[in-house]
Amino acid sequence: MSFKESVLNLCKRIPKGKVSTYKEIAKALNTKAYRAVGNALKHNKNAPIIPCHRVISSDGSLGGYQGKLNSKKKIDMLKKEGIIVEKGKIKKFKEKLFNAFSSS
DNA sequence: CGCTTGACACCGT
DNA sequence: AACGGTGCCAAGC
Repeated sequence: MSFKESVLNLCKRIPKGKVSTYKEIAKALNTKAYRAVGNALKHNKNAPIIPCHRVISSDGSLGGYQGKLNSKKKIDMLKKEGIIVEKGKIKKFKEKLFNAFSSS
């Protein structure tokens, strides 16, 4: 289980309609390597089974993930889940911020 | 004063 | 070793 495995595993627990930040995930893992979290998602080999698109920057922006895939489609999907994305920024993102610590 | 943008440093792969 | 990516800080307007 590499560090990224933990990250992927954690972001995988993010419930629908909720989002999390790299920093939150890093904290959940008791690590300060939130930078590596972004890298882990980038390496995300479980992309199809991991909603890494729900993981955003602490300021509510989608981050670098949105520039890699058909972001527009994913953003639309997030909106369907209840996450409003305005020009790449999540509206009320804090209300949807999933507490990674709430995981069991 | 409030907000925004840019740069830097750090971590893991 | 380098790259990619994030978060915080500072400065400027």
